[in-house]
Amino acid sequence: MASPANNPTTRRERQRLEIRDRLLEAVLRLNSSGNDFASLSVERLAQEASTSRSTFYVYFEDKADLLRSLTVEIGEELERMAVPWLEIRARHTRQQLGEMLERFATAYLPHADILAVVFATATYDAEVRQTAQNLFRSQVDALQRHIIEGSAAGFVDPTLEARPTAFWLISMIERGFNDMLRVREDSERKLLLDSLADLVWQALYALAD
Amino acid sequence: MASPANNPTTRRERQRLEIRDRLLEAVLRLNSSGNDFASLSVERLAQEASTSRSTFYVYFEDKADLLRSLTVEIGEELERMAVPWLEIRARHTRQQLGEMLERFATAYLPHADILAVVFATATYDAEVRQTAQNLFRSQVDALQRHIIEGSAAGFVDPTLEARPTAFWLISMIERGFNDMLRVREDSERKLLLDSLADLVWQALYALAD
DNA sequence: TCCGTTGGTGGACAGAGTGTACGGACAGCG
DNA sequence: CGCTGTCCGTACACTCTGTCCACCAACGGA
Repeated sequence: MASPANNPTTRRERQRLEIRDRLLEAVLRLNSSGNDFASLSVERLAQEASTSRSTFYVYFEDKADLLRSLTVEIGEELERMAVPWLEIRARHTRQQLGEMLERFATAYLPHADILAVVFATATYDAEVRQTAQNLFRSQVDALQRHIIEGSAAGFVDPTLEARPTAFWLISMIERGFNDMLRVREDSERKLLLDSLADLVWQALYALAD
Repeated sequence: MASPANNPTTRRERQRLEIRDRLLEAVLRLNSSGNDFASLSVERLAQEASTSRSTFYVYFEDKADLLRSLTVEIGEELERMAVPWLEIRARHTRQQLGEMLERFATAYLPHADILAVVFATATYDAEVRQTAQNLFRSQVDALQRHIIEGSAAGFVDPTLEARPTAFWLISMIERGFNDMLRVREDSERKLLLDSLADLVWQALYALAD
C-alpha cells in the first residue's frame, strides 16, 4: 500500500525531516534536564541529536534560528489549547471556567520551560521577539474577541474595555504559568488555579447583566 | 569645611565607587539604546564606561555579577515605589487606587527594560534567578500583607486566598509593565492603566464588606 | 615634600565557541 | 552502474572570555 513510491516525500526528504526533528527534540530534552539554552553549544546539541556540528548548520542558521522554528510550532499548539476557554460563546458557570483553565494549564505547563527560553531570547534577538510577540498578540486577540462577543451575548461585563482587559489577563496567565513550573505540590497548584479562576471570573463574568 | 580629611571615605574609595557606578550606568545606557545585553562584550562595556576591560574584572566577576548588583539596587527602588499602594491600610476610593498605580507605573517604566534583561538572564544564570525571585517574592509578600490586613480592616474582600491572589496580581502587573514599554501614546497608556485599576479594584476591593 | 603603597592600564595568553569551507564516504536514485 | 545528494570530520579565521602580570601614575601618611 503505502510504498515508498506512493509517498509524496522521497526517502531522502524523510531523512532530512528526521534529522531536523532530532535537533528540535534535542533542545527540548537538554533544556528540560537542567541545562540552559544560552550556554548550550552547538557541538553539545548536535551530539545529543546524534549528528554532527557541521550538519546543524545545514539545517539552521544558528541557535536562534532553531528557536524560531520551535516557537512557531509551540505557538500553534498553544492556540489549540486555549480554544476550550476562548471559543466559548455562551454563559457558563464558575466551575466550568475552573475546569477549562485547569485543562489549559495542564496542556501549557509542559511547554512552559521552553517558552521561558523563547521569552528570554526575545529580549536580544529581534526575530525571536517578533515570533514571541505574535504569539502573545494572538492570545490577546482571541480573549478580546471572547470579551466582545460575550458582552453582546450578555455573559461578560459589557462595561469592560475589551482590548486592555484582555492584555492584562493574558499577561497574568502567561507570567503566572511560567512561574508555576516550580510548584511541585498538586494541592498548591490546585489552590493557585482556583484563585486564578476566581480572578478571571470576577473580572469578566461576575458583573454581567 | 568639608575637607577631604573630614569625609569618611578617602579619595581612593570615592574613585573606586565612581568607576563602579560608571560601569553600572554604562550597562543601562547601552541597553536602553537598542543594544542587547547578551551580545554586549565586556570590551564594549568598559569602553562605554571609559575604563579598561581588565579593570572590569577587578570590580565584577563577570557580566552576570554586574547584573546581580544592578538587580539588587533596582529591587530596593521598586519596593520604595510600591509603598504608596501597598502600605495603605485604610479604605480608599477607586480613583485613589488609579492614581497610586499611575505613580507606580511612572516610577517602574524607566527600569522596565533593564528588568527585562534581568528576567531573561534569570533563565540561564542561577544567581541572577535567585535575585530576581527574591524581588518578585518580596512584591508578592507585600501585596499579601496588604490583602490580609485589608481583610481584617474590612476594605478588602475577606474571602480571598491572600497568597495566590497576590501571586497572580503581581504577575499581571510585572508582565504587563514590561510590555508597556513599547506603548508610546499617552492616551493608550492611560487606557491601559485605567483598565488595570479596574481589574485590581474588582479583584480586591469591590467585594469588601 | 617625599616615598612607599595602591590600584588602573594595556598586553599577552590559553581556552572555548562560532560560522564557513571543503573533500571523503556512503547511500539513494535513475 | 554511475551520478548525485547528504552527512561527517577536519580545519580555519575570528570573537570573546577570564586570568595574569609588569608598568606607572597618583594617592596619602609621615
